[in-house]
Amino acid sequence: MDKFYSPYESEKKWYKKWEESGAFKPRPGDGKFSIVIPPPNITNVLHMGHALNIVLQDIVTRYQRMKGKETLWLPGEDHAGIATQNMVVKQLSSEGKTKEDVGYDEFVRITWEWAREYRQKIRSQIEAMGASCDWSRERFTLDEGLSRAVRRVFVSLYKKGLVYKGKYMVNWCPSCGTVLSNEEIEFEDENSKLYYIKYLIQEGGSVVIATTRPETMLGDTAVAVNPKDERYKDFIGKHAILPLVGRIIPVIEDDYVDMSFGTGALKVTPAHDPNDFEIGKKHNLEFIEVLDDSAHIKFDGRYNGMTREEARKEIVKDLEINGYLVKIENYNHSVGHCYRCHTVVEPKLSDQWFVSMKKLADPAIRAVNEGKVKFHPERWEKVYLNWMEDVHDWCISRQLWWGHRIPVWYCDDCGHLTVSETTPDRCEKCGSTHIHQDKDVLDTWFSSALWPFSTLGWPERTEDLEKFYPTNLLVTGFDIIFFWVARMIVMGLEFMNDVPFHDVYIHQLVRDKFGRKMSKSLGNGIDPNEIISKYGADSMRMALAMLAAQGRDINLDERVFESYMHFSNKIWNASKFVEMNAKGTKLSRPQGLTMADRWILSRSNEVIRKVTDSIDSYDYNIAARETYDFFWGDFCDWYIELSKVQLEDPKLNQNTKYILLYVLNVSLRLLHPFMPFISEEIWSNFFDGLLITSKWPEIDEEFYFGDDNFSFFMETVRGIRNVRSDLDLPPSTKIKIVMTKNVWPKDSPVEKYISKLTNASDVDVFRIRPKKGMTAAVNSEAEVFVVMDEHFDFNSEIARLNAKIVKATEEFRKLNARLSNEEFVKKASEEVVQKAREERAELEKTLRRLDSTLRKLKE
RNA sequence: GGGAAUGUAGCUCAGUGGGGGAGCGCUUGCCUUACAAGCAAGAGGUCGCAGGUUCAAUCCCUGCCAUUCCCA
Repeated sequence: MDKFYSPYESEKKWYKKWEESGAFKPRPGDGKFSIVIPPPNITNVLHMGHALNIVLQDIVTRYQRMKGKETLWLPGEDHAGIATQNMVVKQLSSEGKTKEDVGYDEFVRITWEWAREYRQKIRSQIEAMGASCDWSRERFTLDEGLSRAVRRVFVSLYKKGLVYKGKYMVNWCPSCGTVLSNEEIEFEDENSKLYYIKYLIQEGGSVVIATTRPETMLGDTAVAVNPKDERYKDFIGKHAILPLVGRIIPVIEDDYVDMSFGTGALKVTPAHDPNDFEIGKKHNLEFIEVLDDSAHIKFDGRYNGMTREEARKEIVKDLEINGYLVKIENYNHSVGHCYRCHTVVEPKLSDQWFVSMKKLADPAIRAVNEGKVKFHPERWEKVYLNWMEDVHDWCISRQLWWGHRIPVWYCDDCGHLTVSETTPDRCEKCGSTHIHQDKDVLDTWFSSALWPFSTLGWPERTEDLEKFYPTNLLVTGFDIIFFWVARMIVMGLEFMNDVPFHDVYIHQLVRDKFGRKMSKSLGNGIDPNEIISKYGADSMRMALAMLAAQGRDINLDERVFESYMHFSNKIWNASKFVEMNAKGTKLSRPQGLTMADRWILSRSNEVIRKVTDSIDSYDYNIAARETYDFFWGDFCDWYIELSKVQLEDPKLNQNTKYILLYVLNVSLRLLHPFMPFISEEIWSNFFDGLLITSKWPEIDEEFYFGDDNFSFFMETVRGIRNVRSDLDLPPSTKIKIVMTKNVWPKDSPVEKYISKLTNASDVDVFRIRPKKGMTAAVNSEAEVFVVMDEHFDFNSEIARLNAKIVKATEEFRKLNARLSNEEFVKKASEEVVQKAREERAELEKTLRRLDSTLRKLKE
């Protein structure tokens, strides 16, 4: 083995070998495990949030594979309609072109090129992270098969009446030039103004209305007041004269009007506000559109062609000049923005396609209530149910060029709609060949919703579909529970008659170290590519796994990656030690184990159990930490050091080699899901076959041993080191150790262990306390001293003893107080009481020893 | 307005109804033949505030304060 581990070479080599060996492909086993990747958008390269998502999936996938399951992790990418179109438009605009300049066909061609490029980039990133997904099954949401699935679903829902077309108030993004679903709107509080405007009443008098959007008054077709409102009672049924326009509009009454808001009188603009839309329908008002698709005023007169913002300014000015403006107040309210381009969304009356959700939601609610789909952490279940129980119809058409074209053909002759899976050449009703397809495409999430079964071959009944649907687990972020998770459950139940996955693990958002969202504009993002080339993929994976505690976001500080690079180095060097001392030894199971052997083997068992349980319960951080602590804290810090003693002893040499190899073997297998590259690299130096397809370690019942007082052994070593440190004895100075009794198993070279770990020249057992001894450790049975000659410091030893006595007395006092409390003895569990009694007895004996030591010292 | 999460060492974060932890940083001493990307010792915390439940609360409950997020 080389002096240092080089991640770069190792990672490239092993990823290739794994793939070539077919390890990523499902292989018949004991049960199956399947998982589909949340397909990354092809808009950009992957960020740290993706890395976390992929790493967690790979940990489970590798673990299940090693457990012997027939394992499939299916990778792929999402065409991301609006987002990708925006990127390509931006690219064109940098060349001074618009999408209209290049035309539909050319634009789509360019976008396919973009898709190819980014899919490749994304794939190589996923590979660099070590993801063990089956690339032979890679899918893209615009693939032919997936497009067929989209058409099948659309047609089927249409025939059931669950997809319909209608003119409703929708969310329009004037910048993207498309309609959006409710979920694609982000609301933000904004400091705005509330304008009070006087509307004269034809029959006499006036009414003052309050509005945040004076520019929409051009489209007003009524003034509404609450019927209970005494202030306006007399005006109901009369007519207002719309300022600046002169239109005569009725004053109507409606319960909807909030009497406490503004003046209690409301201007009604049915074509430009969702609430006014409802009022307009109810009262049969006129719908006058005064804004075009790019949010410019479309109204004869001087405002025509102005932007929303310009028009507002001008109209307010004109109102003021003409004496209609009563006052302006500061007002804070939330305003909807496009989640892709952040432009203020415009409510707009438009003819669009919708999915009727209520009926589809019922089984999706039941599935979660009945536990067929479980969320981890559980609280996300409530978020899901709240949304699903109050679900609104889903607007699925988008005015984009990039995406699945809506499979609807309009007949130019009879007006009939032909809705078909296959592209028709004539109208199904009148047979006319003068038909044209709907220009719009479907919401990207419409195709994503089918991902768990469309990727497995649906609508064909493929072998993969039979075998791997429903999938076992979905790993994703909370931000797409509505967009994606909920809709997959709906579609899975509707078309597969079964949930798409049984468990949903919701992981955290990766933020910067100050807890801010990582974003390009802040420049606080951490690029996975950079981290991997700097620290290695394994370090990144281990760091993310350690931070992946359930239920909270990750505030990521780049420095953490360094820690796990150090850990990689530690693993490498410990393995090198094993290689130098134990490689190639073929041995039978050991007989006659020492205290150190028994301890590390018991610990191995414990760690195997804990890591296994933790991964099973999605506690990746615990699993990672257990593995880390065991390898570094137990194996390296203690066992390897003790093995140096044992290797020198011909009688123990063979066993020690066996155990070094055994523990390394177990450790590598435990480490593999977290740090696949380095574990595989080291494995190849010691063992046959690929680690990726090796068995997950199992507990060896023969390797459970009783307690050998090992913790007191550790305490003793630390105590001796303390004495050294306290008295400034350099590590090179040999010291002498005396203990009043050897409380450790006689079959183990404990004296040698101690002298090795503390650099002592002699370790002896005498019944009596040495005259010049510094107390290192005391328990109920024995004392351990560092024997001093000229360095003996009487005062320091008194102080040391006193400190120990104070501490032990304090603990004794606490335990005693607790045990003297009848309530405690009566009500606390027997186990707790018993433990307290034992501890008190131990402490009592220990205290007696300390006292006697102190007395003798003072003699 | 409704809901959720978080508050623990200087920083980033684990954790538990019964003796408060890690990594990094800091101080001190060591190139002890696996590792200085290391080893050893150490300093550092009224576990947000106030109540309640309990024999026992950092942990469970309530309220408050602060931070963050989701929904309307």
